[in-house]
Amino acid sequence: MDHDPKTPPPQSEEAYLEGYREGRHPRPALTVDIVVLSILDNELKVLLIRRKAHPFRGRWALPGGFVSVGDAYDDQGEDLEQAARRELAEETGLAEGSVFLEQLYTFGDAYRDPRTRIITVAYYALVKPDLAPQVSAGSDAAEAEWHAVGDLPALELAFDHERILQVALERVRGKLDYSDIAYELVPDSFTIGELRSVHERIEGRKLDRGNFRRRFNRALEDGRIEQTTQLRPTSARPAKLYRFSGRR
Amino acid sequence: MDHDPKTPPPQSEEAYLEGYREGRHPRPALTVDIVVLSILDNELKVLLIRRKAHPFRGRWALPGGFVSVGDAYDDQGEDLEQAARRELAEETGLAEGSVFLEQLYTFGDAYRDPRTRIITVAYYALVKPDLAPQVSAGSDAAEAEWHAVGDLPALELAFDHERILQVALERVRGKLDYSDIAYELVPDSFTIGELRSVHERIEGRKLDRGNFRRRFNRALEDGRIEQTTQLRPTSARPAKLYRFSGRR
DNA sequence: TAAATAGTGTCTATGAGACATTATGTA
DNA sequence: TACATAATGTCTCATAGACACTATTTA
Repeated sequence: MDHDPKTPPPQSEEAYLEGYREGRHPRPALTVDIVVLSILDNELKVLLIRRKAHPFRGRWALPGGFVSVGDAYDDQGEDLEQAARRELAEETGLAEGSVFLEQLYTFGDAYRDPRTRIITVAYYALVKPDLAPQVSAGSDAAEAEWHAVGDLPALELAFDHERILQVALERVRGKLDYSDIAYELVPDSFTIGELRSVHERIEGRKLDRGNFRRRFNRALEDGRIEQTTQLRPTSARPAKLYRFSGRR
Repeated sequence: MDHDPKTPPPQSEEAYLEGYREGRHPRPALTVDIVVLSILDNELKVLLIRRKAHPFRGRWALPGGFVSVGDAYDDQGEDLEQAARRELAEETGLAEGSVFLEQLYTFGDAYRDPRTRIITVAYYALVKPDLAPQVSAGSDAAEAEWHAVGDLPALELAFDHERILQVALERVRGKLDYSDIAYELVPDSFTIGELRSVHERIEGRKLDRGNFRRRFNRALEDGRIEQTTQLRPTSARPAKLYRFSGRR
């Protein structure tokens, strides 16, 4: 259907826009929440923030915040993804361009927030492990910490954030095989073993070295990955380093 | 981050909720829009409604409408999916339970609506072809029509609805192979040829009869499909009728 | 030299694609 | 009988899983 109020429309679109005034319908509050994932200490972790205010004061929650929404027809505020990137930067200290970000799902059931109707558009972000340690409590001095996703049920997250996290994990697991998101969780140059380890942490099972290498080699032949001239020292035979070339 | 206003929180959560009043942040309007798909005349079609009001008056648009959002903390209105099902019923006359419905994506860029900031949570619906002809203009007597998706670019849909439709088509195409959505576009009992035709219309290419049958037989062996005792007459040799058994 | 990890090769099962053939109804 | 569509079978190729084996470095 249309999105118009019930008043009969005036002659021209310009006149109508001119005369348009909001307020006939109650409006929901709008937030973005972000499932920020990385791999630290060889574990899949999610960034959580301890709430300083009611409701759920003291509980862990996903980073997020209100979307800046303009009142006027000539100032409508920021785009949704822009809001997500801004919150991410504010609360993690990560530069805006350095992180993979994608819309996940929108959670908007009535009473998901006890205060008022709040719609949250959830995003998920993947942070390369070499950037993750830099994450600092943001400008509002919130307490931010990485938590292993396995430990989560015990934490009893605020709101429906546990559910949001589960949806994010399903999404990431589902996209692992047919997309390039694994490269977002590995440094700019990486070994086959490191990439395999990322897959293993996300899928939650051991993967065969040979079979993984075979798939990797196909990506190499397709030009999606390039070999560098460098090696990564290990406890034994050093491993070749590769780089994601981005073509697809 | 948290979703709280900047006032310092009072002692208890109860007192805080009591004292909570909205209005510090401007809020966006919230709608749901629905990409209603079916297969009619052997073509993939989408249900469109002609707008009676500005903006985009006279243009074709996706069915949809405002989400009922309560003002009070003890009346927060209807769930998002509930709103989508309500709109679908109002504008198509289809019974609420009879249609597959799933959230698609949320479109909320600034200025996507010229009047004011409107966030739309898009859903897509799949209507079995035997129900599709019943679709009537809804209670608001809107002009509703099925359009072949191939004809769409010429129609110049209102708002960003063309984009929403494209995202829906990508989603449906992507889920065709690994999910059961194809069964939502076929009558309760169907022939292999009819199911294959659904795949062909969505993928936009001819599929090999033998290869399709092989996949179909696997679903039969798994018990996801059952054979009925009936036959569907055709212009030649009649075809066996099958039924989706729903297990997965 | 032992241990550890990198890197390679092989066998098998499964499924997709292309295509040929048979079966059974209608006109 | 001609024809159309249903239904089945066959060959090849690509890929996944399981697993054995070789190579190269460190301690």
